[in-house]
Amino acid sequence: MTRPPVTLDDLDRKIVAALIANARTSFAEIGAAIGLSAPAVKRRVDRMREAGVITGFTATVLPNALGWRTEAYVEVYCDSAAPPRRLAEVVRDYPEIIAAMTVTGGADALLHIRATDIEHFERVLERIRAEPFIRKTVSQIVLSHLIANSPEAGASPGTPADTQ
Amino acid sequence: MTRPPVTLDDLDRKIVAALIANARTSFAEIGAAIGLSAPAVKRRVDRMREAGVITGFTATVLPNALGWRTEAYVEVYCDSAAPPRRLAEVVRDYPEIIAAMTVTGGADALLHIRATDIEHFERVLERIRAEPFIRKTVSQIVLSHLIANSPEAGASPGTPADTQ
DNA sequence: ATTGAAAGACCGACCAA
DNA sequence: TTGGTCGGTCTTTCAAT
Repeated sequence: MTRPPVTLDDLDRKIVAALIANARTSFAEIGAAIGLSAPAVKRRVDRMREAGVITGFTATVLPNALGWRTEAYVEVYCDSAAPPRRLAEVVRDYPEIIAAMTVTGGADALLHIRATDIEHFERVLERIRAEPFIRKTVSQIVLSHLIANSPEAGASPGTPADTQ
Repeated sequence: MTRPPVTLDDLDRKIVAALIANARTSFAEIGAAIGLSAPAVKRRVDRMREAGVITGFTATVLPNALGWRTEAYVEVYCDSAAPPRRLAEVVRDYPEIIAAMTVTGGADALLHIRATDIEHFERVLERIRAEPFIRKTVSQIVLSHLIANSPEAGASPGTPADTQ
């Protein structure tokens, strides 16, 4: 999975910025903005996808609108014997966990979780706490977002119907 | 900014799922998959954008590849007099803050921050700590992600060149 | 929601610097 | 190697049904 070192020039960065702003912008339009032809833009995009710089194109949605009304960050404290590897396997089994990472500080890992409601969140949390090597969890439930169009405010695990 | 209540039917949810999976999927292809014509799909997408269910289409990139090599979550403790409103204004001035929310628990808010490196992060943190109503901060620096293709693993504040 | 037609986007092949 | 041009094909988009 390790890829060759990628060097992006200024044109590449402008193309990426344009696609982050609107992933459906046509290559011709991007090209017009930076002084390149549409096929030239496409070649650069293909190269960056190949290199793994661009990993995909997605729609951002309001999770609320899809029924994900509860969001939380959960600090996880593990038994000292448990390797991060083990945690990674567990975490993948929960569609409600939309991000998980190891962190500095007292906790071993931080989970970003979306659930349909508090009841759903409680069920997920209970399942997580029942995992053998997890010692304790500390939850911070999100009350409100302070940035409207943060990229990750639109992150959602799919549709509730798919995962419940 | 308050919008009319939106009701999504099953077709709408399938369209959204398809666009989350790949925002550049053609309407014709989505239509073929769910038994609708391309114009019918387009009108539903337009309606959902209008209603604010779909907020945009973006490219997901590896922040590392763009030079964002340091990521952290920072708990913020405020003076009890400071309203969340005030915090929202401040937070918008930092391009490095890619998400900010009020949370339950001891902290008043949680910030999700990306910086180019530790030095950059330290500068950002010092500026934040210098804000008048902030009493203390607790940082958790992200060591490694446990989920490969988490939607928000690709969230990045732009290009370092734009913001530094 | 579908059809049909015009405008536009995509994508490969080929050529020039 | 990187960009430009060209042509065939698919997609988008708007009207009318």
